[in-house]
Amino acid sequence: MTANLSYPPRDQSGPATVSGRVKLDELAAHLGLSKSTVSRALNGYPDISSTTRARVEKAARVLGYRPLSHAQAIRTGQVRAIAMVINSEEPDQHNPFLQDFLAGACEAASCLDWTMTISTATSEKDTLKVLSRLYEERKADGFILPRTAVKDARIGLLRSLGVPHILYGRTGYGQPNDWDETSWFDIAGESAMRNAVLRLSNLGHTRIGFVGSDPKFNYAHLRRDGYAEGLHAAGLPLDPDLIQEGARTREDGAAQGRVLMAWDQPPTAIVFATDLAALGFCADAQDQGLEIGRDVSVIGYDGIPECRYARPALTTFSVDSRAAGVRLATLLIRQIRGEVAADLRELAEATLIEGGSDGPPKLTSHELAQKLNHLT
Amino acid sequence: MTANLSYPPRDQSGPATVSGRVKLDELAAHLGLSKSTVSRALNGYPDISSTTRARVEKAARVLGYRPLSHAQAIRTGQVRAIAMVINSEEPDQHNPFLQDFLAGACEAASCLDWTMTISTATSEKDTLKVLSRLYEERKADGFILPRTAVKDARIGLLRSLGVPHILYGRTGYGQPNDWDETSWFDIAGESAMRNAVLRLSNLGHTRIGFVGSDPKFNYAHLRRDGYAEGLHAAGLPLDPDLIQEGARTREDGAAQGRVLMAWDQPPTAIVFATDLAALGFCADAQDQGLEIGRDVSVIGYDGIPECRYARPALTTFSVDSRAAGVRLATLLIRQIRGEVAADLRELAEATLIEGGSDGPPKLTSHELAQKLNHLT
DNA sequence: TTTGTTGCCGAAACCGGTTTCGGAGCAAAC
DNA sequence: GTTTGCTCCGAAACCGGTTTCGGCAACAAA
Repeated sequence: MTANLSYPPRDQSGPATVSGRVKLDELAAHLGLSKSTVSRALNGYPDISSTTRARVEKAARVLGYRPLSHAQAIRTGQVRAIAMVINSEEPDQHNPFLQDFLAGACEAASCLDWTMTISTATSEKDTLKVLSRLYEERKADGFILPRTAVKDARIGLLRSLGVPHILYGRTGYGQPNDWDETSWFDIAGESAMRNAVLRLSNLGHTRIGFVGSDPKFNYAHLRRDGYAEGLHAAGLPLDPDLIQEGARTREDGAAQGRVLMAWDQPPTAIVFATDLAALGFCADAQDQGLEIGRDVSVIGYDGIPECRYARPALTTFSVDSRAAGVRLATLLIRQIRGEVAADLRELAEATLIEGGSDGPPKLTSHELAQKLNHLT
Repeated sequence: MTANLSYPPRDQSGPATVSGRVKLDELAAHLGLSKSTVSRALNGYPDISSTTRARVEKAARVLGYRPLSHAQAIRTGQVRAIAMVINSEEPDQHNPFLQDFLAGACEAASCLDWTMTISTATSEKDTLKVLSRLYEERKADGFILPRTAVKDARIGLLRSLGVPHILYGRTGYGQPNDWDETSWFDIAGESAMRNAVLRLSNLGHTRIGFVGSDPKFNYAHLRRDGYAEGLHAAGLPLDPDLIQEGARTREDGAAQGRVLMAWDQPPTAIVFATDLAALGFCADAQDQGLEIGRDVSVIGYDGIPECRYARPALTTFSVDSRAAGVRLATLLIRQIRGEVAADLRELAEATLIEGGSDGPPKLTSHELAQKLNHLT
């Protein structure tokens, strides 16, 4: 590389100092105080008289003084930034949550004068590299880890590095409590699934199927368990034939729904762990000639916008991504500021949004099977 | 198994110093050189012998040395970060592009060892405040401005501050060239609209309508002009009755499409400036009993994923958001590094994705009007 | 041999903050 | 009157890099 041998391009815009910026020195000079006093006054040190402190704070406000975060960071070691790395390789990655989530997280961070950095990675391994790099260069003081897996390498990495982090979702399903020290925020998908089953049961359904998500994700297990709990609470038997797992895309949802519908006694209602899979099934079932909400009822989970625009609209349990962003950012910052990670945990509930995709069964399971035979 | 699941103990080492990090001092000591020499070697200064440079670079790699970006920033004034502020208040803000766009921008930034920071704002005014704050605290060295308006306050602000920025979209439609110094990247929506009209004309349509977007955005004008150009190229007259503007949501699209269809001589095809509006119209028209792609043809623009899942799939001009992210990040970084802003401009094309929403007209405009009368 | 050059590197200043440490000033206690 | 203790502030070190400047060799030209 010949480029290495030449000087890096210089900043042509004169001095490196930002034009209108007020520096700590200047603020101090303006006040007739030393910069150390001013700094301590602004940072809440107790050895500053309250009158001086008030004077400093006012002057800072008037002159519009803002410390450079990286200048502070060099001494404090903190850049007042949190980060999230998303894996853009995931098949179901085009989540419309992202914008809402970011809005929430950024807002919460802004309120505390923090910022949010985001990065993408192209694989699981790459995610680890990006996390390391961000932390080594200290672009962030802590991380939000979205889409937690049952066994999640990110957690191990960050923990061994001693880097603050918070999970969006829980982890370690079915494993001895080795996660006691981690903080997390999650939506109780299990209780939503449970309620979905109860709702369908109340409508008169007795054969209720379930199409779950990729078991590598922790939530997949929780939602499946919630489905099972719901059956139990409704006094219905659990038929393993009515359970499918691993659907992440619309196509998956359609395919796995078909499997369930192909049994001799097909379900008259199906609960899906994700909206995407549910929508895929609905479209496919309609193509086959089934009437969603009458021949077969469907309930989803996530609350993606498409649910509203499907016909019939999909009944789903909606996750407030914006609120999730707010909570996660807030909890993470509290952790970075010194609170104990294990104490920073929250579980929120999803909200039922009624569409037209579920209703009382028009046909018995047997009749439905006959209709399906007829259609093929 | 369980042993694998347990995590290494927390890093107990003192506060400020990162545990395993290698500092410039240490790297220099390890090499028996002064830290200034090592620094210059790594930064491509010419007064370092190539053998020394090679030795330093190798040692840095082996020891895993990474400079703290904020420590560099304090002297250089650059944090090697770019940022984007999105306005989460916008009604059509649910763009699924965001993830793709970020993936592209982050990837491009990562390659150059930069990072991408993102923030959200709640209004136009708030956007300006967030931009100022980010720059004052030097969380970023430059900005990507998405969704450019005809008159865009962000540009004025950043320009007056002397902050590097690049537009995603053009600006200043119909105004004297006041933007000659700005750099931008855009997709030629106008040529897509033009091609859409030509395509419909070739299919046999002679009355082709247009539903545009909010005129406050620059692209709205360009796309409308592209539509007009297409008519001209096809030798068709421009009928002002067939033009609507300001549709941003699905609901808007449905409403404004209805306006066009209510004329005595309704269009047999409509070009929409956005997919969202087009999808809204399609759903509404289908509810009325029209057959999309036969009674009325529809072409959209954006290439959002829903197009594929609509029935019929929407014919649309798809924007490669990922590529846009790559280019914008790359150009912005080049600008920050000293290249002239006005030289950093690129215009890309959208790609036609054929769906079933357009086809030869089954009915004449007159017949279509009669059918519509019949339906109501 | 002397006098530039040139190539290469080290010492030290510097960036803009934070934090430590010590000392001035004053009041209360002895 | 001295000592003690407390409040409040300034001087200076410090964080981890970058950049300036000067100097020492080695070599070429005079």
